[in-house]
Amino acid sequence: MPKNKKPAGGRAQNFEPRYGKKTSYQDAKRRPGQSSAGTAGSKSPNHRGYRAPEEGAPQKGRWTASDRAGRDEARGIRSQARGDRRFDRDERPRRDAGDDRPRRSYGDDRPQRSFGDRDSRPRRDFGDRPARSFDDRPRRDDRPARSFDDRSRRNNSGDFDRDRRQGADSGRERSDFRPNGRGDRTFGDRPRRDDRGGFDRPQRDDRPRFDRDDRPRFDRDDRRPVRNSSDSDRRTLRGADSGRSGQDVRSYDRPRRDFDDRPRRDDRGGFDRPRRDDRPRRNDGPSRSNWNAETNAQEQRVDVVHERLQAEAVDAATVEQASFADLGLGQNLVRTLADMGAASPFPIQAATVGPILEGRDVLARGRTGSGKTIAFGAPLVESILRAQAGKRREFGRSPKALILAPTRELALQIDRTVQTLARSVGLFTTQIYGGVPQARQVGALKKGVDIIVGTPGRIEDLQAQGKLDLSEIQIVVLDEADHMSELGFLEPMQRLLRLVQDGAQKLLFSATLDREVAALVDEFLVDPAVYEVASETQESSTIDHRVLVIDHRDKAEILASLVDRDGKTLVFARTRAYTEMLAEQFEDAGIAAVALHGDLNQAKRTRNLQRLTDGKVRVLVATDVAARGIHVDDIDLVVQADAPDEYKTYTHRAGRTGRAGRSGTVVTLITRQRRRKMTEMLDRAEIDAPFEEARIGDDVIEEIAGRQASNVDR
DNA sequence: AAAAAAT
Repeated sequence: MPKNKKPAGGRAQNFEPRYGKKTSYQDAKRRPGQSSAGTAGSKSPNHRGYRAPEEGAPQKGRWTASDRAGRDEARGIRSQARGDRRFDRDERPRRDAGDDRPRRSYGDDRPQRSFGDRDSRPRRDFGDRPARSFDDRPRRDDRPARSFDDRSRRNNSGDFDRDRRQGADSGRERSDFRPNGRGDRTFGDRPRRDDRGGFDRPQRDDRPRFDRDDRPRFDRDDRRPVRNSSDSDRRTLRGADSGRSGQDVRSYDRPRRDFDDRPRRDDRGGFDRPRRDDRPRRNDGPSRSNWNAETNAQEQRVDVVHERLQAEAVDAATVEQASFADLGLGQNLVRTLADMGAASPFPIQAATVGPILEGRDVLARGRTGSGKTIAFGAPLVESILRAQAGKRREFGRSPKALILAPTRELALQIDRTVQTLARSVGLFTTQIYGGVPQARQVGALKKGVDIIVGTPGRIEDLQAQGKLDLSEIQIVVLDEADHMSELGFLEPMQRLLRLVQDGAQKLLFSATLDREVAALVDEFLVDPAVYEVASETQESSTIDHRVLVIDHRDKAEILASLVDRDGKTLVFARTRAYTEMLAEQFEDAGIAAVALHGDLNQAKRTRNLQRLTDGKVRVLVATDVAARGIHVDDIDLVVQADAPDEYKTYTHRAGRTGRAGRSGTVVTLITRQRRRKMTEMLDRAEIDAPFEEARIGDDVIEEIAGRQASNVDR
């Protein structure tokens, strides 16, 4: 459609320039029945704000519980003229690049931006528009925080109806609002390839089971191991599984390596075994100061590559016979795990479950997609259960465990897994993260929950407000712990951990756990056991790494060509604006795509990710908000539109594909100037990837996209 | 640069 042709129907006029006009409600010339831009109008013919339904507008179906997922969006768009739209409409960077329409063409009734994106765009003077407050937050219903019932409802409601509606919604948000006349596109009609719900599906039928009597009782009335107590004291909680602990748990051992660099590739698979020192260490002062010494030295290096932690390499062969039950998990948990598809433990799980049940602090590194959530989630639930054995679950009880993640999406995802486990034994979880109203979260806390999953800011906030009591926390988990130790996260983490009683057990997990966590380990962990999954080599990986060396001017077209494919594709870009721009470009090329980044309101973030999970779109363009931890089934191509700067980022982004043994491809686009830097980064990530020159239309692009017959993934 | 609290 020509860009200057307005779509038929009433909407388009709303995009005419409105220079100098007042906001809609100040527009005296407006008459009943005529609505101004951005407002939905009343549905009642008698209302002065009545506005007839638009021709061709998608029929609005009846709300189902699941439809409410999009309700806040719809509200924001239709009834909040003050502006939730952000990128959906005029605020998308370069939305109208190439369009000769004046940029400031929408007049003062344009939605005002929210605080969050204030800095992401050039400033404009919005005149006397009413200051907006928090309208881009989901209204009234903080659905994502719904911990107890929302999944099942969402999954059970009419899928077809929702699909249609969401397709319609997206058309409204992303197309109908376009000033440049692409309003007729919807992409709900693209064939869905896969309707699988992803990771959390197995939970659907799960009902909490409250029959806990089948598990071993622990007569200890103390709720948790006391960390500063003697070992024997600590062991009293261990129960029947204590037998296996001795051989697998190694004391955390002061690193001996030079902090020259990480071990080289050919050095892997046992690089630390020879250096391991099995001395039990309780009061390891020297060790701790050494952490600091080395870390400080490390930080002075310009190119910060933190040393790998000295770890017990877990050999899959030695543990694969152990079942979850052998590891000490109760019958209900074992059954629930099996229902979730985890019939027998993955190596990282086999390694960590025992020590966690013992009450030890644990550092664990397991590569992306290796099952870390269950590795800490299952024993955490078991421990809390044991500690509460024989006690009533009181109304308003304080939470006993805290699981922290760097992004809200990850917190949500972790909760889906942990909640399933917890509920199977009658424990409750709740999500505490920002971007949604507090009310539901506070309400859940008032009722009493056992396990909190969330992000640092809101947790700290609620604690400061006195609405969250952290004093009874017995176990703290830091997922993506190295990331949580980075600048910007470290201090909140420290503040938070200081609120937790000293004796609480700490578990640090990440695929790239390195000495960057030293600051936290030194202050908060006692004698941690350190694990990694052995043979974590590229050879055993299922990910194919490629690098395309391209001309910058070809980039957009090559990207579009790469993502125009059947499989699910995750595209990483460095900035929020660029993700939006790319999503836009893909849409322009007829490829349904959505963006995910921190400048979207939480409802959109959640929904856009869900769309990829559902297969309603097959292309998601994201910032590094999606780099870590996010699990979407069947992403078989990761495209790095911008190469990462850090090798760890590379590792995590790449890890969005090739999960749980599936195969996947990671392709990174670079320009010639970037080759050297890229080589160095791949070296640090310990990845071999061929560099291939590519131009528009080259076979290599077709091949990576899977459009060639030779590609078996096709 | 992004992420993580709200206001």
